[in-house]
Amino acid sequence: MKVNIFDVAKKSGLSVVTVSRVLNNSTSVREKNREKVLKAIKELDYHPNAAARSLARGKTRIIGLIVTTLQDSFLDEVVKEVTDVLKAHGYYLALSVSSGMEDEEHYLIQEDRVDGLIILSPVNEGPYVVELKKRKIPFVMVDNQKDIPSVSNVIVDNFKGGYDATKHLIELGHKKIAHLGGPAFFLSAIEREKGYLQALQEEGLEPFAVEQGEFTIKQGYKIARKWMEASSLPTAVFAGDDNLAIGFMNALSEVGIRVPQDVSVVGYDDQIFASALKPYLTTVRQPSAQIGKTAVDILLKQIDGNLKRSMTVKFDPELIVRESTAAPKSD
Amino acid sequence: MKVNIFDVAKKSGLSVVTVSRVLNNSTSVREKNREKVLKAIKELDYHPNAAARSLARGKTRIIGLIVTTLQDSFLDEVVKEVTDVLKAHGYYLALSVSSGMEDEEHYLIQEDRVDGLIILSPVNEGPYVVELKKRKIPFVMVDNQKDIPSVSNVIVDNFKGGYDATKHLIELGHKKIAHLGGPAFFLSAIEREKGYLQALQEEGLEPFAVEQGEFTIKQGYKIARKWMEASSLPTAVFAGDDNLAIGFMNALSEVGIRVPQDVSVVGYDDQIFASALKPYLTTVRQPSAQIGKTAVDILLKQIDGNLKRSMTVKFDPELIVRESTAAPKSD
DNA sequence: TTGAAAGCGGTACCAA
DNA sequence: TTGGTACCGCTTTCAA
Repeated sequence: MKVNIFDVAKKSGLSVVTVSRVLNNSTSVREKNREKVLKAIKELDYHPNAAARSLARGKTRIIGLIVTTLQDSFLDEVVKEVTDVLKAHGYYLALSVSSGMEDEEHYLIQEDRVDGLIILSPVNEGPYVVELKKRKIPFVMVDNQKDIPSVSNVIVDNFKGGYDATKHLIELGHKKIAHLGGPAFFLSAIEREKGYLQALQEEGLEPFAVEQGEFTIKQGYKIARKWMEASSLPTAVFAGDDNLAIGFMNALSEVGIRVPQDVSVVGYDDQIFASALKPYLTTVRQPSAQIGKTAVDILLKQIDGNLKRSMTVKFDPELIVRESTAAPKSD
Repeated sequence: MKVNIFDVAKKSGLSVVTVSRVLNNSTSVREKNREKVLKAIKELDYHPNAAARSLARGKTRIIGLIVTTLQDSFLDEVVKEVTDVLKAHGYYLALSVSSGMEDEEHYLIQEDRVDGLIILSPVNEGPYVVELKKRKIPFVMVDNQKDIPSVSNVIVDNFKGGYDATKHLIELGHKKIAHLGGPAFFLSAIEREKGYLQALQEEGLEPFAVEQGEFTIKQGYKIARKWMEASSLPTAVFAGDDNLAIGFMNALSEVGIRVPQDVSVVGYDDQIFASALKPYLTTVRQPSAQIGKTAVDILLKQIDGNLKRSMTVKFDPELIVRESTAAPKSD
């Protein structure tokens, strides 16, 4: 049958307490005895019961991760990093892919299943904050929308990303620079656009055009078609998302308009395809690994009580220049 | 402080046993009393402790899901479906993104953390099978490689997928049909290729060319370049993966070769971009939702002991004809 | 239909 | 350094 700690104690000739100590790497165990215990554990193929440990300790060692979608290189990388760092700290990951707190009783936060929660790119974070605060469950948000002072979060400077991308186009000599923006309910989308506008303004340039819509390939395609039909293409485009960018380029290539010779394009996020599909996309990369690691660090600090107040960490994105941008044609 | 079942019992004037019964929807509770308990629960904002329940029941209600990557529409959809079905059955999901059983002590199967395991597209399933059998942890594999008789699995008929895709091209009138295959260690890749060969053979056609490599955009691109440089392009290509397909098309479009007018292309998997990037890709779709649901069903049956022996379910893929295939030019 | 009491498998305090 | 023992919070007999 199931072998438990008592079996190990008996087999090793020591008490359950000592076995427990060995299990938890307590230093106060005579080396000789530790070996005995370890031997018994191995021989019995004993594995401690997680539920019992959780119950006795009052902690689950599980961290919940709530994410809206996994179809995204950025989020995916963050998830991967979180997994790794958590594992290194002896924590486990429970994942939930869900768009919002539909039930206002998100299953991860029921029943004290988790010691803490990481929420990735929430769209509507209000309900989470309220509920989690009430339940006193430590949590940290990543790439969140509203800046709620009492909430820990890890964010990326989207304004800077938009600014740098636009600046790059300006420095190449472009004057007619358009922007493909994301949904207005994403703070990140708004910030990127602000960065774009600021960069233009500093040079006394007017926005050539600004569109708002979903962060999808189809949307990028649609806008390109629209502009081409109106015969009013910019010489450069800053897309708030790589999907928009490739959709846009896709439409251009259909009619033989070349990137970057005829139109320059900058994307955002450095999705996998950005460096796989020709022309390789100039884009803005967010430091996903660092973000994931930082989120975990903050969360674990909170759990261990080593963080008195909430804290916010902001990362800088990085412009990656590849093939989709060049100086405008001199005609 | 933490409110527990005793607090609820006291508040409602009933015993913990009755409270427990209400919690578990036992029928043998007087309606009047049930209401009293429910009221107390609400007023105290009581939430049962998961660890305690697990310990008492000997079950965690957690199902582990091991997946190699999430950067894939197919896997992603399966994961999503699994999540949903599991939730409907009152189970929770613990996710692990990992390529193999590096440690031979995969953390999900330590400490009886899970009641069962779903393993998606394992590359090297041997170690898993051995360890899980030893631990007597119920599990089901999805899209697995080897056909291990005693293991439950849910698979897709890759042979048929390859056959149908090729047949489609043949019916359009193509004679020079090439294949872009995946890594030889993927049984699925092998099967797709076999289907391709079979379809050709039935018509007395010779394979125009067969390439093997990674399922990546870059690989598709590379092969297209190679063939173009050798001036030996087929009129149609069956790619064993959508990434290969778009990489291939990407290379063609760079030099102005049109799809499907000059070359027809069929992909595999129906990734998101397949229906977003022009020309929309003709591809083979795997019924991800059904697969996920079936995997969960089988697993839960095993857990409940309603499945004496292992079982295998095989699904048919579906050819989705879009814009990337057409009759060859009649020259 | 209800409840007293005995686990479930560990951890942690306290004494030795 | 070691071990006895009281929990941790819930479920499950078994009687009533």
